[in-house]
This record gives sequence, C-alpha cells and structure tokens, in this order.
Amino acid sequence: MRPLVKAAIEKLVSSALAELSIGKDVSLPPVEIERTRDTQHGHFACNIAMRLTKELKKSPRDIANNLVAVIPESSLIKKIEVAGPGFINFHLADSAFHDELRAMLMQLKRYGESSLGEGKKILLEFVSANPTGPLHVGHGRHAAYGACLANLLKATGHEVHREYYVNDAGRQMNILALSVWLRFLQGGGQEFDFPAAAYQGGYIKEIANRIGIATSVESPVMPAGLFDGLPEDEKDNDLLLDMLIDRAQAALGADAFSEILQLALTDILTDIREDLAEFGVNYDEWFSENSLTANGAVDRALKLLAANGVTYEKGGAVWFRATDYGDEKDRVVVRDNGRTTYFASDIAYHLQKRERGYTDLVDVLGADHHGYVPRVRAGLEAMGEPADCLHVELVQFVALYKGGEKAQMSTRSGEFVTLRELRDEVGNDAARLFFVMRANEQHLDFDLDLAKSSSNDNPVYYLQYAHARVCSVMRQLEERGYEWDAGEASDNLALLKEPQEHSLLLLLTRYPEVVEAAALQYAPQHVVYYLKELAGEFHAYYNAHKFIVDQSELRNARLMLVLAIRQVMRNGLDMLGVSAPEHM
RNA sequence: GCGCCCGUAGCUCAACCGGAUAGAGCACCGGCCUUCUAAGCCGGGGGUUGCAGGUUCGAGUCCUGCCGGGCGCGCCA
Repeated sequence: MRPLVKAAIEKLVSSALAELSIGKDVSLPPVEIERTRDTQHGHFACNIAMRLTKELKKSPRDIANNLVAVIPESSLIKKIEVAGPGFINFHLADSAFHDELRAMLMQLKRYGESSLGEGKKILLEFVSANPTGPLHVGHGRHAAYGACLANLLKATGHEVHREYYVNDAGRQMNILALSVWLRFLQGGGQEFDFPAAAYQGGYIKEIANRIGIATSVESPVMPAGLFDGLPEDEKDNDLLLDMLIDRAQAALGADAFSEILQLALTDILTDIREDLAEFGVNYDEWFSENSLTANGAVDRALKLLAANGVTYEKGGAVWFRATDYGDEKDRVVVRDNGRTTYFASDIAYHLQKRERGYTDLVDVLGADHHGYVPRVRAGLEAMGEPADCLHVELVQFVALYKGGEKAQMSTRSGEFVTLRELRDEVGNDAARLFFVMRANEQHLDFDLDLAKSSSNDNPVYYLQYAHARVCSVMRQLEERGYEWDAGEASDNLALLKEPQEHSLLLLLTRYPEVVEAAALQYAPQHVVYYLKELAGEFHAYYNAHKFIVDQSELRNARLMLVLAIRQVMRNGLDMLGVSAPEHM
C-alpha cells in the first residue's frame, strides 16, 4: 500500500536481521519488499533469505525461518509465512486496508501523491518541433508523453519546468520564408514550378496570402532570372535552396525578407501553441534558440570549451573533441564560414539549463535523434557538468495506417496527417490515451480507421465507463431517497468480505506505488495498464453484487469502496490527461 | 560496415530496479438485461518468450554470438 507500509515491513525485516547479527560478517543485500502476484503468497514478499544463501551457507528456507522467528510484532500484519524456495510472505491485517481506504476519501485528488522527488528540479523539454509547419501525429505522441510525464513527476514531489525549445534560428527559417514568398509570387499570377525541396503544405499558401497585409512587401514582383542556372539533380537540393534564398534576399532586401520570415514564424508558432493547448498540453516556457545567440550564451559556451582545452581548429572550422568524452567523432561548433552550428546552440542551451539551477535535464526526443545524445552529453561533461544530469527519453515513430496502408508523414512533402486532424477525428481523450498506452521506446501503429470507426474498441471508453458508472450509482442512490453516510461506512468496513472486495481493496492500495514506478521509470503506460485492471475488476464487481442494498451498514461500506474506485480512476485519468465524464 | 531500439498466444500488447504456475484485449465458440448504465459481465481453447550458449538459489527480464525488423551515422536543423 502506501510506501509507508512497504517501509514499515522493510524495517521489520531489517530489525530481524540485526537481531540475528546478520550483516556483521557478510555484506547485506538491500532489503526489498515486493507486491506478490498472487494473494495465496500474501500481500507482500521479501526475498532476502534467498539472496543470503551463499554468504551464510545455509538453505534459504532455514534462513527465512530464523528471520521470521525474530520479526517483531506489528498491528499491520496478520500472518507471516515462509513459502516456495524461501520467500517470506506477509499477510496484512484487514484494518491496514481499511485505513488506506479511509485515506483515499480523505485525500481525494491528492491520493497517490508522494514526496519521492523532493529536492529534484527537473527541466522537462518535449516536442520542440521545428516551427516550419503544423504539428503532425508524431509530435502528438511527444506532447502526450511529455505532459503525462510532467504530471507524474509533479505528483511525486519533483519540481518540474516544462519547456519547448523553439528552433527559430538557422537555415530552415530561411527556407520557410522562401517557400512563403514563392507562393506569394504564384498567388500574384506568376507561373513557375514550385521547387520540390521547399515546404509544400497548404499552410504556406495561407501565410503567403497575408504578406500583402502583414508586411511591407506590397506586390508580388518576380525578379528577373530567379530560376536561371539552378542545379537539376535532386542531390543538389540544398544548394538550389541556398541560391534561391540568396536571390530572394537580394530582390526583397534583407529587412523585407526578415519580415516575411517573422510573419511565417509567428503564424506557425501561434498555431502550434493553440494546437497543444487544445490538446491539454501546456508549457511553463517557450525558449527561443535565437535568444541564445543574442544574449551571448553560445559565445560563453564556446569560450568555456576553449578554456577547458577541448576545441581545436581544422579546415577553417572549430571542432569540439567529443571523442574524448565517448562520442564517435569530433563535432564542428563553428563552420569555416564563421557561423556556429546547431550543435553549438544546443550545448549552450543545455549548459544554460544547468545554470538556471536544474538538477536533472530530461529531453524527450524522436528516436531518430539517438545519435545526437552522446555528443550533447559530451558537451555538458566538457563544460564541467555531470554526465548523468542529462536523461534522454526517445520516442519511437508513430506509423499511421489508413485503409490498411501506411500513410506517409513528411513535413516537406505536405502529405502528413496533422495532430489537429487526428484530434478532430478521434477526440482528445482517445488520442491522449493511445499515445501513452505504449512504452515510449516502442513503435506505435495508429490505425486511423479503427480509431475513427465506432468507438467500441476504444479502451478510453472502458476506463471512462467505470467512472461514469459510479457516478450513475450515486445518482440512483439519491433517486431512491438514500444518502451516503461516511461515518457509518467507516465503522462497517469489516462487512466488505467478498473476494472481489478484498481484491479491489488490494488493487486500490497499489495506486501510489504505480504512480511512483511510472514516475521513476518515465513510463506513463504503467498507469494505463493499472487503470484497465481497476476498471476491469470494478465492472466485474458491479455485475456480481448490488451496492444499493437495504441494509444500510453494508450499503454504506460498499459505497465507500466504490467511491474510492471512482476517486482513483479520476486521479489516474487526470494524470493521463483524459477526462472523467459523469455521464456516458 | 559501425551504433541505438525492438522480436512474448493467430493479431495488438502486459509482466512492477531478476522472483513463485508468463497474463489481458481483439478474433472464434457458448451463456447473462422486469433488478444500481449490456460502452458491461461470466465461461472455453490457445505458448520451446526469434535461435544458441553463459551468469545464479532463480532468466521473458542481465551478458556474448547469430537470425529478423525499425532508425541513425552532415561544416542540416
């Protein structure tokens, strides 16, 4: 149940070990108390005896029996047994469960919270999608995962700062501005083939339509020779874009080009913020990459690296000796043209996160960024930060299936399915749940047809239904002229004697442990599986027994159990960002 | 070629820092609504955890090597 009970049992075992003077001559493995899978093995089990067989040169069952003989009495515990290969099994007293049940209805929303993470200041960065187009389905998974992780960490006492790193610098911004400008020219009647390498999405045209209103660029005048002498090979797309960007800047002037860039950036970023907010995903800070250059953070980081002697010059560029810190190769931080790289900004960004006082930097990144992790860690280490302050969680791709076929998702091709489209089709609740149902490092197949089709197969309803059903029971109660009596319930919890009631009590008390495990492992899916189990047991209980019975003591006791189930369902769904409706 | 992730029932997936007899859902078959919402419940069959070794009281879980799938290896961001 609450870690407190676990800790109490741990103490009992430790004192038994001390009583037998075990641990004076041999090194003691940590005392671990675990939930049992099957209640015939009690409620909690300890494996310490088996782990001591070698050192003590005795059979595990003998060791266990010796320990059990000296374990102090406790009101929490009904029975202690030695079983199987040498487990010590603890059967808890009913009163321990009843106390916990009362705690659930006392603490309400706060049931499940703990102070596990006290003193930890976590900077959680997630999504950070380039502001070059609307969020797509893959970003939705990052958003749902990050938001849920933040909830879990906060619930376990961590201080959490949610941050979105806005990549508003670099070449991609110029490509964005170029794409918008070219669409502006086309909208003005100019005819040419839109470059395949530029951003294709329909949103580009929409932004282009606003150029005349929102910027000083009034008319779509196409400079002579705009498309002359461009490379034709697809391999040279980068070069082609760079040439077009140069010509656009020359024709418009740097200021006007920048105006278009800002217009596009602002429009897209606004769209992203709204999209996420509607999805229930909120941030404490939107951090601009540009600001790092502007306030000198990049220069400071580079100077620090140089001062630590981990940079050198080669081929006109400045390199960071990442290989000294376990990376595969050294990395360029300043190009031969004098401009700093994205990587330079990023290590400056991470250093600056540490300077802001965060003990742990958690980055949620796409799985395709895994090669990037060692060099950021290397950068932090080279600047004097501990390598283990950085935690990277990789999120695997979402594969969309439409009509049994894999749909393409690419920002440039414009064929992606947006997060907004997905939300419109399946709803926020289903999307939030689906995205965190699977471990983040697992590939996720998202079948749109299934999600769009009748919602029967959708697990979100199974969970919500359990919650709504309890609400319905309470409405019935009122209709029949009864009132729930908390005092009478509390005095009669011993009447909860059905196997399903015991099983539900046991399951309910696991909730805080599930939250802790999910937070520690950055694994929200534990909460989903737990809630499925709870909903399942509740539905079975509902079908097997009446709650609104004539006998008031039993009625109130059962309603207390059912209200606790509703509370835990609500808390769990809230943690996941899924609504808990009262009617369905 | 090197690196990271993943292989569990016909399908999609669980299994809580290594624990006792590997579990659900879907699909298939058969039951339960005059009684708190049938978006629900009850019952049934289904497995050499990709393969081969190793570590130990104990391995789906850890290590090594294969086989298969995904991704990454820019002076892009």
